[in-house]
Amino acid sequence: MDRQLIKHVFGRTDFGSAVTVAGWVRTRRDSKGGFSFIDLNDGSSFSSIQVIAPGELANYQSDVLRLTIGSSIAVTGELVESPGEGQAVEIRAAEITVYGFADPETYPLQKKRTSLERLREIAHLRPRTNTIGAVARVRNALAFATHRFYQERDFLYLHTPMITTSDAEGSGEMFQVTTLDPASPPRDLDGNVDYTQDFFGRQAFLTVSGQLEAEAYALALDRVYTFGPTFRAENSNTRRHLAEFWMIEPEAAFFDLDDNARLAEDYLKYMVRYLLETCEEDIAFFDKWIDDSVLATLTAVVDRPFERITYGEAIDILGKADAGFEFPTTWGSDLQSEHEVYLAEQAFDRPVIVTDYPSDIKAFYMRRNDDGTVAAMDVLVPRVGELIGGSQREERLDVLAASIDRHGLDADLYWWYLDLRRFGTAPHSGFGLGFARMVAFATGMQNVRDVVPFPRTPRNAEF
RNA sequence: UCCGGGGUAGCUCAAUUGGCAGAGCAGCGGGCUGUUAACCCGUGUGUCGUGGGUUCGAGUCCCACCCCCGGAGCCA
Repeated sequence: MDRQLIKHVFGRTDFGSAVTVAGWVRTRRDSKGGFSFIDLNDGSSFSSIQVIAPGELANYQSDVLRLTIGSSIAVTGELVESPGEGQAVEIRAAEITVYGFADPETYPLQKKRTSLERLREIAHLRPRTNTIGAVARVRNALAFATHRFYQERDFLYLHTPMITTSDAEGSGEMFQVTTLDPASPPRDLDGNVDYTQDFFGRQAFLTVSGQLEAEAYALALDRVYTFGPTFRAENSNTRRHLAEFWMIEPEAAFFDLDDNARLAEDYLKYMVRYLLETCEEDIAFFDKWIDDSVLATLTAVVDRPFERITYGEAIDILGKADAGFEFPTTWGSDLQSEHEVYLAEQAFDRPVIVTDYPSDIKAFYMRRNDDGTVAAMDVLVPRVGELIGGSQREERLDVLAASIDRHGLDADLYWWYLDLRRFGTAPHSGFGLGFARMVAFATGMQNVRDVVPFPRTPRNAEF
């Protein structure tokens, strides 16, 4: 079939020429003049194209008048300038082929607005809605911009493993990976499960981060980034958490914290700029129907420099704020959600990079500063809170070993990680960006469950 | 996991002190119209989340559980 995507038809002005499109019916409106209007969408653009189905079509009575929302058809006809308002072009059909009807009695989507909660229950059909379709296009644009950004800066795309045998990669519960029979696993003499008989000869899990492996490659290939799934078995029931989510983790040799922060800012600006250039119609939709501050927020990301403060300065600001915080804002306590939101929305109203946290509240691998803080950085954005977490890594063998010890971790498990400092160590930095949170930030969608095609959360893995 | 709010027609919701379970939308039938989430008339729809209990009588009151949503924590 010599078919065109609908988004390409919109750009045509060669009225009178032949055109073929295919997609799913959004609405059908019948005219007493003996013809019908069909709004057809194939997901290639936010807008549907209007098809005029003349009553003279051979299957007008038998097929066209039975078309309802969700039906799939192909249309061949003539491109015409639309005499009606609301669209510049339309298609006067000469032939309409029906691939599948969608029984309106049972098809869950109707012309009326459906709640996002309801759409989660029909995740296989929700990409046919305006909102979720737009989310999918934005998500795609952000993913593409991510690769383009890092490739342009000579970062090498690295595939880190999804299965790990380290049960101490970071905080958080991990999903176990096993081929043992859960009903009757082999036991050792003490009665414990004998994982030496498991597939990997030891206990294995789904990864919570590709960072440690990325560091190994950064200390050989200079600049790398990962872009893949990670898993957390936490029983988190919030609009910001998923059990399975994609993360982008750049890692760069000879980058200090300042280089790292600059990379993060450049990356976010690059993504947003690309989005505004390529998804104008989708963003306009989000701004109108989902969150009327989205466009202004995104524009500000591109136009204004990010605020950069230290943890100590953040504590000062929060301490002076008259915001009735529930949690204390004393030095040494971690920033709570309410604090992050205050900083990004009230205090600065733009992305804020907070650096140099107390070592006690941060991960073992972060580089220790002389004053007892670590070279960590979090990027906080309005509405979403923490979007990026990163640090300069501890490259000094003795300091790292001491940190592992102080965090109560088993140094033997990190033998290869320590090797990276034992042989040709170098300063390096990196960060992780939660992709779902980025999509939520970019669209104004409140819940990450609505920006991931088939979200996995506690008790939910239907599709 | 903790706190709070919910679960009633396909969808979104209502139902007074416990007293015949309703409306809008969608669907279907008809009318009207180069229409734009079209409009007008007519029309059907129930495991009231599940299981117990109180009562002459429970959507409504009590107990337990399940699920969903929001907030918190954990974090990206």
